[in-house]
Amino acid sequence: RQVCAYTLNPHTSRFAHNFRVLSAVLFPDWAYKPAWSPGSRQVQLWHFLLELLGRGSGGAIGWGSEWGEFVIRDPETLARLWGERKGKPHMNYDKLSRALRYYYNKRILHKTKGKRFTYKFNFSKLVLVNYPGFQTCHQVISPSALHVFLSPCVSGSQGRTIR
DNA sequence: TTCGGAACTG
DNA sequence: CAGTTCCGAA
Repeated sequence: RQVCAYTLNPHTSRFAHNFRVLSAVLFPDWAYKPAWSPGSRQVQLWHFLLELLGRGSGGAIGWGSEWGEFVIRDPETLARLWGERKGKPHMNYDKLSRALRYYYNKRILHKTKGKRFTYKFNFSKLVLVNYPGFQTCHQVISPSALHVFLSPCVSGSQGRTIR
């Protein structure tokens, strides 16, 4: 039972485009079936969001100015995509946003007040919430193997810099 | 536009 | 359990 935490150089990782210093958490396959793999687990909304965000900007959703912040540029298109993934043809932004609001209590997301259609991931909590009791290890792996998650670099950070 | 209760679903 | 559906209130 082990999960790895890394700190990586932004210039080496494709997930890193917008940010300065990142730490990433890699989940082994047995612990986590990614949304994009033909796995058993039902796809979760934040999987889906991260998947689209990972595809880069230009779509219905993109990263915002702050760490973990994202902006929904086209709410109804995002809802349609989400509906397709879940087999819910009547999905719309009203319903999708309700699901996002449930993430507030779970400490996965919060709203960026004042900015329209803008939310923010609580990346550090994301790990703890969904994978309680995870242990960190400090192996070196290639950045290409990171089909992963990002979390902000905590002060006194653990993990290795990958170059 | 954003919020959160309430009932409901696989 | 992670949403979906519906909706009144701010």
